[in-house]
Amino acid sequence: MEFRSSERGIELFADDGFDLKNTFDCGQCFRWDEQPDGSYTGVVRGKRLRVYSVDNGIVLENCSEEDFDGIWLDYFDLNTDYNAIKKEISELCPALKDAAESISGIRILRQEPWEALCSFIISQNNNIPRIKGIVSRLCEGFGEKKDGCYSFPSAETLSRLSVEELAPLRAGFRARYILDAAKKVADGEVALDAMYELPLEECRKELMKIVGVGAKVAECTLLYGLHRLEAFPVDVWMKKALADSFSGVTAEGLGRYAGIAQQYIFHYTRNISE
DNA sequence: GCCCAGGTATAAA
DNA sequence: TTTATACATGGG
Repeated sequence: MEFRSSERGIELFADDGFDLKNTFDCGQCFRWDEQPDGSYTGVVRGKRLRVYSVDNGIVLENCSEEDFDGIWLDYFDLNTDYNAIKKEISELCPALKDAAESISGIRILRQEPWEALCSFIISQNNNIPRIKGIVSRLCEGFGEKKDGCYSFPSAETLSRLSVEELAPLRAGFRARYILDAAKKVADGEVALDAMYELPLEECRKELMKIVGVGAKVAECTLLYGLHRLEAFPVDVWMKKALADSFSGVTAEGLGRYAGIAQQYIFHYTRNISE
């Protein structure tokens, strides 16, 4: 990935692809919004950014080199070669090659572990517009305001609240799950930062100590919050897809990039069935 | 109004 | 161990 500073901000020339829509609207994150002009704005670690496509790349508007080095280079995972990953997955079988083509330019963002965990707890039995609404109210209600935007509230902050205090979120039955997660993360019973290195099976066991965290939320947390690209979130949809169009494909067979293959498969099967 | 949302806890078979 | 239901809320 090449990039350079300009009067517009930081410009990216992604030879391995960076499609804003496929990346921000694929269901991996909930704090990026498409604007009427096609650009996207989002908040990461308390910093707001607007990004938009140009003919030969992506512009991170008014982005300083300091913020780029400190946040965005890492967050957008710009040092990972997604072409190489796509190629590796495509070589596993022809169906996966087709699937990989169906959502070009998707990148797996390096979200913060706690934000991802909390967001995917909220996501259960829920739809994306409503998830985004709840996350937004969570940040505005309990995050810290800085430079006109709200950070995602820490586990420590949320751990001191009650379900009554979370009522304005309208998160429904998930409110007590959020609090249980906040308490267990804040007091160290569930150590998220250790999970960058821990074997996946141990991570799952730890995460599922939290009430409201099952196999799916645990796997999403590992893939999207800890960038464990081998994590493979399997749900009913995915089981059906694997049975129908990808017979013979298993999580084990997908190897170290199973999570990315899963994204390809999910979107491919959605597109052909709708 | 009705169906459903990239689930999970809980109570039965 | 596997299978059914309730769960809060609101988008389409």
